[in-house]
Amino acid sequence: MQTELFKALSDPTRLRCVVLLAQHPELCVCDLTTALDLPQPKISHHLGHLRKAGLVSDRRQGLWHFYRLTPGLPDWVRAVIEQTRQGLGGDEPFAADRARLAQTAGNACCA
Amino acid sequence: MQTELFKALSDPTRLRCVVLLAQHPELCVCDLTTALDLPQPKISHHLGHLRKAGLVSDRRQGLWHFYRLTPGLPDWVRAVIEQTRQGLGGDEPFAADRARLAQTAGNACCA
DNA sequence: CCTTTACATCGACAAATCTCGATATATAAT
DNA sequence: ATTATATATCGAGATTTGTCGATGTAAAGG
Repeated sequence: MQTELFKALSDPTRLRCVVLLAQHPELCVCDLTTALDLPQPKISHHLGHLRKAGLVSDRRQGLWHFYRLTPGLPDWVRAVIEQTRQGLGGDEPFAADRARLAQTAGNACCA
Repeated sequence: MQTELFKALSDPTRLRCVVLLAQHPELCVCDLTTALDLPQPKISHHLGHLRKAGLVSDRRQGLWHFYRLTPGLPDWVRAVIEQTRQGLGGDEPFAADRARLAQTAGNACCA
């Protein structure tokens, strides 16, 4: 179904994850958990959804699972994500997410 | 909620309507009903959803209700819709929708 | 081996969503 | 008035979706 992308972006938690991942090469689950300030199982659940939709890919290194936007996504999908980031990135809760992420960047869990 | 746009686009019927409306100034409900080849109450229901989301506006003239993409949508929303149309317009069922619409254009109900 | 840390998954429940058939409304024509 | 056309809405039922708490897994360290 061609609505997979929009279903994936239609949940606030998933949209916030995607917007953050659009401006960072990769992030681990604990990064996202602290950035969005949400319970870890909730983040994991939605990352699983994004993974099944093919929007994100994960790389496991030691104790951490790093997620990134899947390389090789169709151009139009990348464009939609990028337009969304530009359109919404300045609003809440996206700005606060970015701020929280910056506070703990290279800090708490992930070197 | 900023996920309204994506919720609106996350149903196949609504996405097909929006893609058609992105390439026509306006269409009436019967145009969309024949183009998508779906029952009229279903089309109306989803147009109502799109209207409540602010994505489309309607104009009533006599017996017909013409729908169009709401003028003055934020640029990024327009961009997302346009990228989607370009990315998916060639695939099914969007191509067949366009073909059916062309067959009955200026024909059956709407002069 | 035991513990801790990071993450995933499961089960249950609530809520939202989609679909369908039937019916209501409103305009136009006879 | 009556009828026909175009569209909207309603009510019910089925499916999907999101959330939460608890538990499971897997790697790293003492």
